Amino acid sequence: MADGRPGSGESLLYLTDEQLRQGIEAMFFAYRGFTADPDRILSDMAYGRAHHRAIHFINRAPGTTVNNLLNILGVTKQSLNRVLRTLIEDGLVESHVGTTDKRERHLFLTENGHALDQQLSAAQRARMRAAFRDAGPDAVAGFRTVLEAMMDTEMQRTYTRLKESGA
Amino acid sequence: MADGRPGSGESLLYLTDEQLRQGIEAMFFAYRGFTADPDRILSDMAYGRAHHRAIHFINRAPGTTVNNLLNILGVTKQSLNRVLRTLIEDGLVESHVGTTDKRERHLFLTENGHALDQQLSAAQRARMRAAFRDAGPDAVAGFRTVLEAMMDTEMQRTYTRLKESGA
DNA sequence: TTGGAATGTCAACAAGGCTGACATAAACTG
DNA sequence: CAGTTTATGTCAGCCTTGTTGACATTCCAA
Repeated sequence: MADGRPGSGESLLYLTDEQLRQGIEAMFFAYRGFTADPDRILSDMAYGRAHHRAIHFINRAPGTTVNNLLNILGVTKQSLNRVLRTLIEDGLVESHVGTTDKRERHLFLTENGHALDQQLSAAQRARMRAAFRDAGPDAVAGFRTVLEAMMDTEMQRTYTRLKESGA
Repeated sequence: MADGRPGSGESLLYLTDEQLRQGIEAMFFAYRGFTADPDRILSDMAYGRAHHRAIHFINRAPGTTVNNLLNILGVTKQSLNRVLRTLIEDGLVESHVGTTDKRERHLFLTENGHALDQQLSAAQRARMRAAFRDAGPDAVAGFRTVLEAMMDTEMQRTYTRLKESGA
């Protein structure tokens, strides 16, 4: 920490390239941990991380359209469609043609879908809870501040919208 | 925030499922931003994220063995080998037979390899620097504390070892 | 009413994970 | 020294999940 770089004000001390590289590596290793538990659960079924993401955000915003989900997930509609198709075939997700605009499909989790979401979410929340508890409230606030600042501005808006809708 | 759960001490307030879900979504969106800039650079070449990771850690621990890199990256040797082969063919990475143990291959970046690492790292560090600056030093400390607590214990050790070797 | 925009589906391909099997060389062990 | 273990590389084949291109349906506005 007190790395003896004279003349650099305290507000710059933590921005050395070495500190930034450590931040980069922390993101890499932490994301591995972050996805490890759901990945383990999913590998027992015929599903992958893409299915998890779809289920998560359909649960989060029930009735969302395919297009909206596309923007949230940041993949092509063809890629999402494949995942949705299997989830619908397997009875985890329901797709309802829009009432006002019949081009749109509104997505909902079925009972089974909710069950899987709960299973995956519980694993991920358990790890997050443990990390939050270890780190303490001040660290958690900082964690969220930095992550938010790291998002693309467009995603910041999406994130905030979801946050406010869920709160 | 003040979600009116009476009786829950302040130390538990931030651990509601909703708060945890927000943490999960923050990780998801932030990781997208985190990888976006290098991904853009790499897509112009014939390389992907896997090449970036290999280059990063070879630069970080020059002379590392294939096996060590395998442990850091958490992939199979077949998967890593495909990436390493192209990097060596393209003259970005050099592989030297070990002196004491001739079974081992020690990996180094060539001049071109360093150049690409610099390009990728600069983009990623720029985003990290901006996020750190926006968030402030206290938030940065919290960010790192939480990320470290989120890693698997094995990866915590790897992370710490790299951190200490680079500092 | 017709042409463009929005929405969603199908087909085919590529990157990068994975497993399994096997080869080679070097190191270690009894 | 013989046999085993370790480190690495390679081939073949599979899966998930990204991509682009082509196309059908629906809506809306000129």
